[in-house]
Formats: sequence, C-alpha cells, structure tokens
Amino acid sequence: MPRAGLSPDAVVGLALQIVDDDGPGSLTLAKVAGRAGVATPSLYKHVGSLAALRRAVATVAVRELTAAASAATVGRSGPDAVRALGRAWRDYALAHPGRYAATQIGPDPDDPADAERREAAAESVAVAAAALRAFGLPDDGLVDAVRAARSAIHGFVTLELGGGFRMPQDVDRSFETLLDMVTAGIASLGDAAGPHPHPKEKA
Amino acid sequence: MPRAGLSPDAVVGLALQIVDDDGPGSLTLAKVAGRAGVATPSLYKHVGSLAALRRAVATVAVRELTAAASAATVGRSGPDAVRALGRAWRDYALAHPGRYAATQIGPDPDDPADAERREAAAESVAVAAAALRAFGLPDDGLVDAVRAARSAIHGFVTLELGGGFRMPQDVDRSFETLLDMVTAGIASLGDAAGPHPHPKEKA
DNA sequence: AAGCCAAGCTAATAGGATTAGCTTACTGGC
DNA sequence: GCCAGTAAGCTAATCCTATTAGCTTGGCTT
Repeated sequence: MPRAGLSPDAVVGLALQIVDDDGPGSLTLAKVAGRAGVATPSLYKHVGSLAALRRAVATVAVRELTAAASAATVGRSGPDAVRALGRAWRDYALAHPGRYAATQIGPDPDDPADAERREAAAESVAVAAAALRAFGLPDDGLVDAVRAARSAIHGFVTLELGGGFRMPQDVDRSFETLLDMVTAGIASLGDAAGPHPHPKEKA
Repeated sequence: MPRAGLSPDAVVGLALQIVDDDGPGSLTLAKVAGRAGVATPSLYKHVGSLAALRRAVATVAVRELTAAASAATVGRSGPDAVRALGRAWRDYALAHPGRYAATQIGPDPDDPADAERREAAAESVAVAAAALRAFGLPDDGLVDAVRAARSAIHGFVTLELGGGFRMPQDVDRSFETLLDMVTAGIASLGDAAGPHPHPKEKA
C-alpha cells in the first residue's frame, strides 16, 4: 500500500483538470479520487468537503483571471486598456470554460480560504477601475462604470459559453462591437451631468 | 390510496415553487415528490428525468421573461425601449432569481420540449431587435448590437444575483448607468463606419 | 529502535436518481 | 350496472455520491 503523495494543492490540481475536461457541474470527489488513484474518503485528509473543493477551484480561476486582466492592461489606458482587458477576459474564458464557469460559485463567508478569492476579485475590480481612469469620470460614477463594463464583458462571455448566440454571425466581430459599445458608452458617461440622478424612476 | 391528481404541468409547477424557494441547484425529484405527496418514482409517470424537469422549468422562465420584455416595449422605441426592456428584464430576475438562474440551463437538442424554449428565446431576441431598430444601425450590425445589449443586461443581472457587487454603492443607480452606457454606446455604433472591420486583430 | 502523525483504507450511513414490476383507481364501451 | 384497459401510484432494488468513524501503517523524528 504505497502512498499516493497527495496534498491539498495536488487535489485541487486534479479538480481543475476535471473541471477543464467536463465542466464544473461534473466535478465529483469520486472522480478526483479515481484520478488520484485513491479511495474517495481519503480525500478528506486534504479537503474539507466537495463544496470546499469547488470553492478552491473558483479561487484559482479568479486568481488566474485577475492575473490575465492585469497583464493585459499594463502600459495601456482608456479605450485601449478596456479593449485589452475585455479580450484577455474572454480569451481566458474560452481557453478554460470550466474554470470560468467555476468563477461564479458563491463564496462561503465562513471559509477562510475564500477570503483569498475576495481579495483576488477585488484586485480585478481595481484593475478595471484603473483602466477606466483615463475616461475622466466623476469620482462617484467610477464604481457604476466599472460595474457596467464588467457586466457587459461577463455577460457576453457567459452567453457565448452557454451557447446563447445561435445566429450564424461571427461571434468575434460581435465581441468587438460590444467593446465599441462599452468604450463609447463609458466615454459618453463623462460628458453627461455626472452620476445618474434618477434611480428607477417609474414611467 | 387516493390519487394525487398530478400531471406534467402540475409537476413543473411544483418544481417552479422549489426553484423559487431554494434556487435551481436544489431542485430534486425527492423534494418535488414530497410536495406532491407522492413517492419519488411516481414522478416518472409525468417527467422523463430530473434533467428534463429542469429544462421544463427553464422553458417556463424563458417564456415569462420574453413576455415581460415584450410587454415592456410595446409602444416604445429607441433608447426608451431599450431602457424599458432592461428594467423589465432585471425586475423579472430580481422577482424570480431562481427561475432566472434556471434560464441558463443548456438545452438538449433531442428534447422536443426544448424546441419551445428555443422559440421563446428567439422571440426575445426579436423583441430586442425591434427595440434597437430605431437606432438606425446598418442591417448587418444589428445582430451584433442585440448581442451587445443582451450581454450587458444579462451580465449585470447575473452579477447582481450572484452577489458580485460588493461595494456599498447603490445598485439601482449602477443599473441606470449601465442603461446609459448601452444606449449611448449603441447610438454611437451607427455613427461609425458600420460593422466592425477587424475581428480580433492582434496588437 | 521507538514512536508519533499523517495518509490511506474499509465499513457504514444517508440521500438521491432511476428501473422493474405490481396494484388499483378511473373511464369508456357494452 | 359490469368489465376491460389504461394510466397513476406504490414498493423493492440497484447504482451513485458524499460523508463519518475508526483502523492500519508508512516514514520521519528522536
């Protein structure tokens, strides 16, 4: 009975492979154990639960995504930075659909390992904020603009990955159009009278 | 042993309740059976499988969403229509988070019941396209614009529902900013030279 | 060489999906 | 009003998966 030489990181590594291969929905402790050459319960020596393993996978994905976004925007600013950020984001998602999907798993406030994920997520928001700085938005409108840009990119990628674009048109071109919309839209935000004055006004 | 008087629709109705209450992830045949006052295997007389039930729920949600979008845009056009559409979309998602999440379940090409869902989805795209018509986009850019607008709205709602907005700022106001970005961005699409000429050009 | 600890293992429990085969409540035709 | 057929339920059984408990032992430390 030789040792398999597992470790928490090794287990997460196997989980990442499975998520890459079959999507996050089919990540299972039994499958991980199979790849590790170990009985399923043995994994509990390295991870707390299936849910914790899923969160660990999400953390890795968020970190990688943040790193890619950060790398893509160094030395750029304004529309150029936004476009580079958007492309890097989508490229990562297309290269690792399973990991990107894992990104959407809700964090557990009690899991200390999830603090890391929050940090990484916050950092990616900071990267986006930096990219938008050159648009000269009013201070209290920056958060709104970051949210809008994130929403657009994330939404596109999510729909693309989920097979939501069924028309035959070129998806790459659509994404460039989205970037056009985002950059132009955000630029126009600065021109207007500042932050939006009427949240949810009814007709 | 009295009859419970189930039917496929009744089962889907119970499933919708569960999805509303606990989210689509915790939809389980056992839970449905519990609410129906019936043994789990009995459900197979009405649905093909858990996956099929999930898809049925998704179909209902897509239909409702399409109806809401359609109702919100009658008699409006241009930016006004886009804003109304966006608000209706978000309102539905906030009112029925579970159903909205169910919307993202991938369809099964072999399930005839999923053809319906495709139809409804296509109709919602048509509603969006109609809303954008007044922007005077070039014909072959319309699909790109619809995708961009959908992406932005869907992305915002997804992030909001997933707890992705952690800053204290008002989310309603951010959504209005998103709508500003979308309407201004799409308007500017028409001004430019038509469809985007350089899909994915490398730096 | 003794011993400790962590990494594995097996056994057992608890849910959940799904299939097979039985029973029986309604429903239509006579 | 009776009778057969169908469809709605049921129980039993199988197969997965997660998770817990408690045992065993490899490999390093002293």
